[in-house]
Amino acid sequence: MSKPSPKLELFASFAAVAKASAHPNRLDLLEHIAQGERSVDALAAVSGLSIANASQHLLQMRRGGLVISRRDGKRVLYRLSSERVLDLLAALRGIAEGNVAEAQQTIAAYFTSRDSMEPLATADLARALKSKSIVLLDVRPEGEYAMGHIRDAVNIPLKDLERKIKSLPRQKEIVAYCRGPYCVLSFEAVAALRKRGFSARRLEGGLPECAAAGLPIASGG
Amino acid sequence: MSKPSPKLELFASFAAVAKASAHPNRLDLLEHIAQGERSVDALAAVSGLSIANASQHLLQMRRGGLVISRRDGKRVLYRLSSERVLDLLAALRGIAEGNVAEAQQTIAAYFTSRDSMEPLATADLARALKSKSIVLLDVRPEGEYAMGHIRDAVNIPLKDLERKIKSLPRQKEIVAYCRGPYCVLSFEAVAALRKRGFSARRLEGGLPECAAAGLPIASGG
DNA sequence: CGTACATTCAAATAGTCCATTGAATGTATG
DNA sequence: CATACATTCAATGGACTATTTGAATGTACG
Repeated sequence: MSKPSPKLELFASFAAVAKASAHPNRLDLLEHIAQGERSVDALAAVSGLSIANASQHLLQMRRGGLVISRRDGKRVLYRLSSERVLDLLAALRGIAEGNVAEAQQTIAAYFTSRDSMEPLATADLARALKSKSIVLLDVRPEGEYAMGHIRDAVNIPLKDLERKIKSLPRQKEIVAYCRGPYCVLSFEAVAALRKRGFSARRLEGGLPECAAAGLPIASGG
Repeated sequence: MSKPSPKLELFASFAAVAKASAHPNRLDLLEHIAQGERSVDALAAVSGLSIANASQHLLQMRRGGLVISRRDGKRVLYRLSSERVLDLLAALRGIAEGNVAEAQQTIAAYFTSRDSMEPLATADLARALKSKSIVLLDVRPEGEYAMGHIRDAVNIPLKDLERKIKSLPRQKEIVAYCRGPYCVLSFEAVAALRKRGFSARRLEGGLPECAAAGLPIASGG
């Protein structure tokens, strides 16, 4: 084995990063990690993987530089290595949306049909909040909301939406967000709200994108 | 096999994009394709792969939505599917540079030591060219220059640099570029120029990054 | 200080990917 | 219309990847 050129050596490292993100389960784990630091068992639980399997995937992502782990007492917590990981995910999304037929079909079948209206751009959220022209609705489960949410967001988990829908104002537009651009929760929430006559829209990104955009994050109930 | 959730279905598509870029040879091919439309045999030649192997890699990248092919007479030409592919590559680079130890070692050993000076940012190139304070030097082989280069760039392929070095002005700063951020050509060129007493720097990005930034591209000798 | 717990390691299996070979396809050229 | 050429397809062997299982590690708690 002759030594490869420096460029190919470097490309091998870049390829390792790509490989670390080249598995559906790992992308799913990443979406959850992007919400904030999470333990292995929490990640295994939300993604439906066995603990050993989740651990293996997490280790691969660590080797690929996507996540960083630290020990906190009995458990090991994983977080994104940097915000650049969100750029990587956005790039993967953009390419798939634009150029992969399968992705376009899935989006057309499950997502766009429910969301005829343009989502609110993450960049425009700060202004909208300031003018109080909207109500920002976090439709993730309580536990995730408690671990971190956009300041001023109201939490009504999707499963409680029917029950608590009356607490929402009819005169303001409701902007729903959840984990990320393809988390189904906000799509479902908007559909339910519109059926009840509310003016509702999705936020373009989820919590991680908002945090990266500099919006204030709060935690606790 | 039960049907996966729409989200996982979509993540599978995103993972396919990542997988398409998860091989050193494919990244190498991409760097060349990013310069402009190229045929399979040209790509095989520059990357040192057999034609069949290059073809397979190209097909995989096509399935992953990274590149698009079209037939032109006897040959098939590949090009990037969109500029978003450059964003993907930049994200992979950024993550590897920041978080993958192997990449950092390679960069420290082969690249940064030769390039103590900050490279010129792609965004600042237009201004520098307008003020005529620099000479822009394209150090790629003639053929690649002919197929597309930044307007106003002078071509001296690296292998001819020693011979033609006298044609360069000593009073202006020389900014060298080549195929991309980790193409070795410009690093070597800058090293050679400095050794001869020239004031020389690299351009941060290569031709594809400049094209994406809106700089005018010319072609022909 | 032993027990419980969270995570990782090690080993094993089934599945997938890489590079090469030679044949097949589609396009131009004489 | 036969031939040459560029590319792709099909099939192969060898290397790597994913998941599961059960054991090993390291930390906390009684």
